[in-house]
Amino acid sequence: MKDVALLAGVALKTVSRVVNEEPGVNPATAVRVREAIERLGYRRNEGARLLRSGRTASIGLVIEDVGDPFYSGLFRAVEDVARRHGSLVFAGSSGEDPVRERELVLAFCARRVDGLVVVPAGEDHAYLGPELAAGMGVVFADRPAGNLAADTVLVDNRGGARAGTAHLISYGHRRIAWLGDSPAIFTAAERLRGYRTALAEAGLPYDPCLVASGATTTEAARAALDRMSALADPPTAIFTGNGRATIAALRALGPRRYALAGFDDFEPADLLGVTVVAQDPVRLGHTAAGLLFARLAGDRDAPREIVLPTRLIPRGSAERPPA
Amino acid sequence: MKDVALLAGVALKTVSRVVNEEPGVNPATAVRVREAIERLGYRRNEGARLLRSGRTASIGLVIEDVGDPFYSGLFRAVEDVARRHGSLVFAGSSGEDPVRERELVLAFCARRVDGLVVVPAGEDHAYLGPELAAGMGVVFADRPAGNLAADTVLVDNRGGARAGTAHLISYGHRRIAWLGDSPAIFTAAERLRGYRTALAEAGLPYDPCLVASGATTTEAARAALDRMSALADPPTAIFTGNGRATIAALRALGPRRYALAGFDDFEPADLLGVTVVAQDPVRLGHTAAGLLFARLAGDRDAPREIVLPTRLIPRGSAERPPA
DNA sequence: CTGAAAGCGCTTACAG
DNA sequence: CTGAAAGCGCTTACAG
Repeated sequence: MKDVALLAGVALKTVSRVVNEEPGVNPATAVRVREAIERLGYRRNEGARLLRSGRTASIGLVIEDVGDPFYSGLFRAVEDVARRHGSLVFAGSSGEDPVRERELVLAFCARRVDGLVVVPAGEDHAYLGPELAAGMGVVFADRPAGNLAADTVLVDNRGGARAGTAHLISYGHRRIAWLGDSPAIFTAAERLRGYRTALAEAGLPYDPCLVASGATTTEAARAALDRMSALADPPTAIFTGNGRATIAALRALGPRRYALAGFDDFEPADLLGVTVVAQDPVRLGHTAAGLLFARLAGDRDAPREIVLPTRLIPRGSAERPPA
Repeated sequence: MKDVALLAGVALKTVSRVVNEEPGVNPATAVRVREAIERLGYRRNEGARLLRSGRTASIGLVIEDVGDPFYSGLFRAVEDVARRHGSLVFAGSSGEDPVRERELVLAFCARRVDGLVVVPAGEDHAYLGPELAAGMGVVFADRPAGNLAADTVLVDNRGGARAGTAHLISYGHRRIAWLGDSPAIFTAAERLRGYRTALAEAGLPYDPCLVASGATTTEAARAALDRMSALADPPTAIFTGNGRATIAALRALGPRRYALAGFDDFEPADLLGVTVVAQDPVRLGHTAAGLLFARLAGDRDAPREIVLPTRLIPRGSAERPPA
């Protein structure tokens, strides 16, 4: 900017005015400045500008994996909202590691992002206290924060899993296997709870032999299904706790003809005729980002918790009686 | 930092030294400073720091859609490389819009990112000239840049499509339909070229009636297949130009029993038994980011162009003679 | 309509 | 081992 001022023969402040399209600049002067800008290929340094103004017009997004279809859908929605507010998005993957989550969050804070949308991997978020106090917006998505009062957007995991399990029960299944993530993960624990609720409501016993937590790979799913098939009273249906578990189960099923319903919709689930309990990552992202920008716009209400509904989509894999 | 210095009763510079873990600070002083930092919840402002040092330890990534599985895989790979180099990633979606691409790129430049990985939507990248001259690293991925000499990582689209089409031909197909994106998109044009090459090499005529460009939605695919089925000499096989076209074609096929092979692998393609020509988005991202950080480390060689191979994965949908 | 001075939060280069 | 001064590239607040 100094160089531009020199070349145009004006003061720094005048260049600043032209760049910011502030009124009250002689048109002829403005033209001279713009020519100099063009000639020098000058681009304003946003970092320097924002050092004064306080805001960085950027937000940080921490998700489990930017490459995962569910979270990348969420990202897309956050991006859209951010863009509408003139904000850029730093995004990073925690990989379900609390240490990495903290690193990322603090790196974003050090860049002085205006706000943060976080899918928490860890349980402890007290370290965000100073940021919150300093006016940074923080919204947790998909899972609640550990020990920090902040806006949160969740999905009705329990209700969805309950509905999916009840759906299988309504077709006459009494032995329903559960394949899903470790209950150390909030959403998995909630869904397992929904599964148990549906069983209880139907007067069915909860049988730990039918529960495979951590069975989200093909190998693990196969092992679990092999074990369960060998039971005296094997399952006739499966409820899978997330998209990865569903695909793993489908791969592992082989010739077994169990009914199946799964949590999470995925792109060609319709082609596979898989019945799912769908959650909406785009709506999740929209809602979380909406909350964040409302805070940044000055909303000072108490922290909110929003719970989004799920939707059962019957496609054939679940709608059959026990073989 | 000023507040910390005040509270600890030292000069600004001493706080700076402690924060940067520079040697030569009295341990007792350091402890006092660290206490003040803790008490105040102080976090160094990276933006201010980098204003002096020049580097921002961040890069920008422009892809077509952060929510698309192919590009989000690329993102994940770029993130991993960036992380290894201590860099954060701004990411944004161009939505195949050259104007939006330019906006994003310039917004990243204004934030003074150290480098850029761009999947170009537009044809003109001369506007990046000043940045390149100023030492910013720029790598184009998936598609070549318009009119700027910069590192580029591509996929062997032509060779892949040629191999996929030849695969269908090897099973006796002579009438092979093409469903894909508009040839205005570089990768689509290249793949169409590969399809034509395979036909020519087999002595088969190129029939425009069998080519549906823009057929990447279920409706468009259905319309195209309806039209082609009604031909006097209908196709017996389909080659789809990308993942979306493959899924659209599968949805549109209905009772028609065409052989099918498609460009792009997708998550449960194995469950659907779909034969694909797979490209590797993770490798694409790794390679592009690797090139970028090599530049940032001082590599001054002439711009490179790297072309990555594809891999044909037979899964059943293509391996059958004409009905 | 235009500009000189001070300052955003930090580091660099130098002095003690 | 510690600090006062200048400056990174910009804006704010004020004066002319």
